[in-house]
Amino acid sequence: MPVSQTPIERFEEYLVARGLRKTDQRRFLVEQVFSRHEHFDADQLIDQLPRRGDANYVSRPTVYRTLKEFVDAGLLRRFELNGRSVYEHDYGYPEHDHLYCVKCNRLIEFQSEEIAKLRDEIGRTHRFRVRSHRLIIQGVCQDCSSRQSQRRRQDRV
Amino acid sequence: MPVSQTPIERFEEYLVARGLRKTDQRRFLVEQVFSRHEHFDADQLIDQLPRRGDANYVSRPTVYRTLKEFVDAGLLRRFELNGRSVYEHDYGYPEHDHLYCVKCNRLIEFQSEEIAKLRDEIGRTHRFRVRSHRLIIQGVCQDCSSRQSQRRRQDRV
DNA sequence: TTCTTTGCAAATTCTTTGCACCGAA
DNA sequence: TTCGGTGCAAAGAATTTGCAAAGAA
Repeated sequence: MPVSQTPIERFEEYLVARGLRKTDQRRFLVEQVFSRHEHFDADQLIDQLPRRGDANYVSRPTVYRTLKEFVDAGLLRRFELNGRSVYEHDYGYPEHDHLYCVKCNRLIEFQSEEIAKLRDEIGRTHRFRVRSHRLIIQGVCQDCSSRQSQRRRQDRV
Repeated sequence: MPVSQTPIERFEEYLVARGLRKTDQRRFLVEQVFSRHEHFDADQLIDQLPRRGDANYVSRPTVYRTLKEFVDAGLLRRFELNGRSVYEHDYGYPEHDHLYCVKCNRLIEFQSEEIAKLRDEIGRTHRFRVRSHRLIIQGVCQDCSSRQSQRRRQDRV
């Protein structure tokens, strides 16, 4: 029982446990997905991959299929934003929620223990077996706020 | 300044304010949407409307266009669940959040003042101008839980 | 009259599927 | 050898758009 597995190791374990196969595409995609820590959607991931004809090319359907497996394996978490699926690291990454700026579309992470507490309490009063939650706070981030008020000042001149 | 407007009145005000027109389709759709208080998606709404050829028929594109206007006018709130847009009453309806049962797909509403407080506090510490939030707690509802444990008991026999 | 709105058909966007061939175990 | 996996092309689901005709102001 390893103390701390890399995402790659954890994924291989998942594959073995299910009798699935370790393929070049799966290996390559775990590497890519965990090479940087950012939210991404399928298209953004594909843009960062080699093109058709190049080495390590992975087809679009395989990307979708593999993303699903990553979620299954507990490596990624998926949520929806503006009608598309967005993925973020789950494995080995602390629980957190997001501020979403409606001006610049940026997702800002934050952590709050209170939320999990509150969530569990709510679950208890509703006799609901809580598995997880998803909180997105919409609004305007600091950068966009100051840019806005700056423009307002200019307009007044 | 009316003390309490119906959704219909409020929508007409919105239309006039924007120089838009009061059409039969818009009138009919407000009525339909506010005739019952439930979450719904575009397809569910369309299923409840008259078919092509019948009186009061509204085409699919018009339904989509009008739903967007309802959101704009503050009558409805939209969120995404399993890749599709879900709408719920906003106007005249208290702020609330949802428990989502992953077994039966049911959405259960609940209210909690704590959440708004916590949300605003988080906004303050991040210098983020909070506009709204969306919290969905995923898990298993009471009905599905008891059904499950019942089955487990039966299986053991 | 003027300019918005509607319905139709078609296009788009994102994602999934069928299938023949490839390849891991 | 045996299945599962992959890429391709095509299908699907949800939503949007172009456009000509209809309709509100």
